[in-house]
Amino acid sequence: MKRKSEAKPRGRPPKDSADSLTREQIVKTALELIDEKGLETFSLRDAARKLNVYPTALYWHFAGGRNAVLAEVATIAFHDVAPPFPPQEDWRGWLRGLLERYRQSLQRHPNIAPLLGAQLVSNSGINPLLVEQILAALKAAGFEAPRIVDAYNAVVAAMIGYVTLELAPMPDDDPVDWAAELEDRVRALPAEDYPLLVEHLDLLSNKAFIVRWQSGRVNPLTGGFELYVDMVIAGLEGILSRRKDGAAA
Amino acid sequence: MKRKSEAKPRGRPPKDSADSLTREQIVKTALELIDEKGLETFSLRDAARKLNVYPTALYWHFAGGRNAVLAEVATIAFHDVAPPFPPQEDWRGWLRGLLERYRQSLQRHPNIAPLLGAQLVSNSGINPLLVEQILAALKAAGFEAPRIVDAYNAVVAAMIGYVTLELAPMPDDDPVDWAAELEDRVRALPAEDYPLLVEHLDLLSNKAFIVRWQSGRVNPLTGGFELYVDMVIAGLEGILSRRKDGAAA
DNA sequence: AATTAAATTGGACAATGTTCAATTTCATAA
DNA sequence: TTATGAAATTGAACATTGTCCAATTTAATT
Repeated sequence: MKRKSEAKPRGRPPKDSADSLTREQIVKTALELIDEKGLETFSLRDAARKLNVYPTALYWHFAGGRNAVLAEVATIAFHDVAPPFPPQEDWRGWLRGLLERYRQSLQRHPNIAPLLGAQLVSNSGINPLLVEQILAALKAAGFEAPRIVDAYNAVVAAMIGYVTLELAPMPDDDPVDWAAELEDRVRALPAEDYPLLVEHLDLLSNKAFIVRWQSGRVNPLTGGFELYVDMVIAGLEGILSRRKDGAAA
Repeated sequence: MKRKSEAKPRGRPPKDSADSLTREQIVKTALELIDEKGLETFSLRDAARKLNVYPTALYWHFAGGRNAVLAEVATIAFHDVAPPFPPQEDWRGWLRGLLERYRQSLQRHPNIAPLLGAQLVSNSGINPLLVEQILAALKAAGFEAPRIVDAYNAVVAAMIGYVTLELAPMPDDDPVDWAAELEDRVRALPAEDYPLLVEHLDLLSNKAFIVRWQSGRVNPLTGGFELYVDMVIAGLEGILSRRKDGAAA
């Protein structure tokens, strides 16, 4: 077996050398590692090993260290979710498409789900074009300042919320025991105290939040998502029409 | 200065000793530490120090280690969010109350936000009574099997989604530089490419997802939340009425 | 040609989560 | 009363990790 590179020289590598590192390479292999082994077990040192580089080399490209790398990882996974909102397009269709595309993007890299809503990344991670397009769609729908900001927040939360929950990871340790224990606990619930839960247990098991022991990668909660999207759009419509009538509640 | 306890004996502590450890104590001090210093910097060893106990002692009470402790931490923070749904009560009012209570609970312990939607905990962490009550409310609203499961998923996602995003933590490292840089980047956006964003910049800055550099603890996005709740309820109403008409969409 | 910046290796450190053995006290049963 | 096992802890040790800092080498600039 031959060594990969016998005692690399110490300083800056020659320009033509294949070892020259770029931010893109780092982010790419980081995402690959996260896709393979999950976010919790991802480490900078692993990424460095895979890149055949010392861990500290990464700090030159990402002064912020681990978090900075993760921030950019989250960014590249969503580079194509925000298509332009063309004037005269139906805002309902566009919004539905946005939510669906966002879900599809995350389904491609489900392990980064914990980075999104819940982490620092939610800000720096997403490009401002998305903001602009959402505002355009909401304006077309009939929202005006200052209320359009509230509607915008509701839409963004809706876009990120469901899928973050749906694709949340199971515990990495011993998922088998954990799942079995949780399933047992659910199946042991007394019908007197939880009549509806027990009545619909077959429908709920592994197909409903809280009542599940498999991730959404394995068991997508698609029906709920579709109703969720309908709910968002119908809800915005309701708010708009109510506004026109001038009613308060 | 006197030592806290000079060389504690090795084995099981005498029963009356104040050093006897309980699961509740562990979870309580863990939550306190998280409230003070945040989730990322929380460590089992810190908790053990605060409890004046060896780190390994915690493993006896929580075989699952760190994750198991965090799971229970998330549980106790939400012990009172699910009041019974009394028959004949208006489902709208109850649902609104649920979402608001959930938000208030999380506002009391905002640092655990990352544990909720995005982590393993979302399952084991919440008690089954919540499930039952949500189902009851949705049944009262008019949902039936199997569609009620989809509605349930939409409601749970709505309940957790917004606040998880709203209270997401800023980076722990150097929040000042990070915030300044992000703010500069936003203020530098050209009006030609981002007309609406720039037009509403004052309204959006630090009051809208993505376009902010302060956490929701400092800057609550309350207006958006209220519209969000309205949207959810109006959306469910819309779905129900559409269903009655038999229209498909 | 000299100087400065870019980009890396290499060493080191403090923390952390966790495993395992040793030890002591409590509860129970013979 | 005494023996036996379970309960509950101390104590040592290990592999990893993130990150800082110095040394070194090549590329770019003056």
